[in-house]
Amino acid sequence: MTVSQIQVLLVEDEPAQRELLAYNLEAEGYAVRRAENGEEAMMLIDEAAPDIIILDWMMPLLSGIEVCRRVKTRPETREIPVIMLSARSEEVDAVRGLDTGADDYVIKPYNLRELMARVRNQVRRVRPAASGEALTFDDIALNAETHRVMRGEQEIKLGPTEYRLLVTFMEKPSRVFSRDQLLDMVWGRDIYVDTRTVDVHIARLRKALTKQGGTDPIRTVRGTGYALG
Amino acid sequence: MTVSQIQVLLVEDEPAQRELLAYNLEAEGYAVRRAENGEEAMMLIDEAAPDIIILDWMMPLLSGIEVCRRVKTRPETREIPVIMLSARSEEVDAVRGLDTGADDYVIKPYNLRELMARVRNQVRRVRPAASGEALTFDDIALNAETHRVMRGEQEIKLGPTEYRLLVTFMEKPSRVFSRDQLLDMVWGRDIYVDTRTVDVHIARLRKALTKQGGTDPIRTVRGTGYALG
DNA sequence: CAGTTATGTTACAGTTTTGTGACGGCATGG
DNA sequence: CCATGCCGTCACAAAACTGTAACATAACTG
Repeated sequence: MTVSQIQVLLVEDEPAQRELLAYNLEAEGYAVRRAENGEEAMMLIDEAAPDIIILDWMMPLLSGIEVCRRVKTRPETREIPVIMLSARSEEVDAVRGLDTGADDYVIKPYNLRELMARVRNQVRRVRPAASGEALTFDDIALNAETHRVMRGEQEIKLGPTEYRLLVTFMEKPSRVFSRDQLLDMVWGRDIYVDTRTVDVHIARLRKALTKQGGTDPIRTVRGTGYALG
Repeated sequence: MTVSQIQVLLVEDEPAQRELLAYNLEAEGYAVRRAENGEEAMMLIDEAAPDIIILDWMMPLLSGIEVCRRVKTRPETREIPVIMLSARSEEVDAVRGLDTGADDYVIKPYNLRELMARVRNQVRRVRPAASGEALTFDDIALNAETHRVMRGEQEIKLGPTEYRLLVTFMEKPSRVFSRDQLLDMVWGRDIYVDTRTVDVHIARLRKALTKQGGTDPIRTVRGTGYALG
C-alpha cells in the first residue's frame, strides 16, 4: 500500500519450480511476471523493467548467466537486482567466477523463507520505501536497513541470531511461534539444533532488551512457544 | 495434539505430484502425512484421524472413491473433509455421480493456489480456530494465532490444557461433549487418564473464565458431559 | 425424605516445561 | 598467534502445570 506494487521477473524453465515460487512471491504481495527461458526474459525486460529478477542459471535458449550479464551491462537495467538460483554450491562458485554481477546467489533446493528474505533484502536496496523499513513495537524500533535496534532513546546491541529472532517476532507481533517454527525461520530449515537452544537465545534477547530497564516484551506460551507482546 | 497443528492426509500414488503438494502444504503450516494408496490411507486414518484428506481418485489397491466412501460411512470419520483430485472434468461428474460424499473436487492439472484456497475453506469448516480466525462466543474471544483469550477487555490467563479445552468448545459452541470425547480431543487418543480429570479441568477453566466477573458459560449436562453455552 | 449417584472443589505431590549461568568450540579480526 | 565475541549444549534451579484422591455439594430416585 506504499507506492505501486513491486514487479518481480521470475525466469525458470521448470514449471513446477516456477509456479511454486510464483505462488509464494504473490502471497508476499509481489506482482510476478514469468519467463520460461532467457530469450523470453529479455523481451519482458525490454517491455517494462522489473524491480527485481530471479533467475535460474541453467536454461534453454539463453542461459541465466548470459541474461544476467546483459542486464548488468546495459546502463538502463544495471541497477536491477538479480538473484541467481543454481543447483549446487560448486556451481555458485563457478557462476561467481564468471563475474556476471548477480547480486545474490541461492542454492537449490533453497529454503523458501530464506529466499524470500533475500528477495526482500534486494528489494529494500532499490525500493526502500516499498518494503516497510522500520518495524516498531511498543517502544522498540528496529531499522532493517541499518540493523539497528532502539528501545526508547537507548540503542540495543544484539548478536546476529538475537537480531533475526527479534525481526521474526516484530514482523508478526503477538503471533505465537513454536520453537520449531523459530528454528526454521531464524536458523534455517535444515539446520539441526536442539530446540532448547531457542530458549537460550530468547533469554539472551530478553536480557538485552531489558538491560536498560523496561518490561520484558516477550511472552512465553507454555507448551507452545514464544510471542512478542 | 488435535488442537494445535492441522493434520493433512495426502493420498496420491504419483511421487512427484505427492511431494510437490506436500511441500506446499507444509509451507502453509500443515502437518502432512503421506499415503501412496488407499489401503495405506485407511491404516493411517485408523491410527489417528487427520483433520482433512486430500485424495487422488485413481490409485492402485484401493481407489480414492472407495476410501472416500468408507470415510464418509463410518461415524467417527464422517466429519473429516475430503477433497478429491481427478484428472478431468468428465471424471468429476462421474465421481460426483457415485455419491461418495466428497466435500470438494479439484481437476488436475490444478492451480496450486486454488487448491490451497479450497483446503483452507474445508479446514475452516471443521477447525475454525486453527485457521487463524478469532473465535467468539458471547463476550469471550479466542485468537488462535496469538493464543490469547479475552473476556470483554480483560485477558484470561489459561494453562495449556484449559486453553485446548476452551478451543474445543468454541469450535463447536453449544455442542455437548462427553468426557471421553474431550479426553480424545484435548488429551489425545491414547492417553489414559481418569475421566474425572476432565471435571477438574472444567472447574479450572470455569474459575479462570469467571475470575473477573461474568457468568459461567459452561453448561453441565448431567449424565453426559459439558457444553459451551 | 433418605439413599444414591453425579458433579464441584480443594489440596498436594509428582512431573514437565522453562529460565539461566557456565563452558568449550569456533570463527573473526586484529 | 591471541583476543574477542558468538554459538550450541549441558546441568541445575525455578516455575508452572497435571492427575488423583478425598471430601463437599447438588441432583435425581423412589
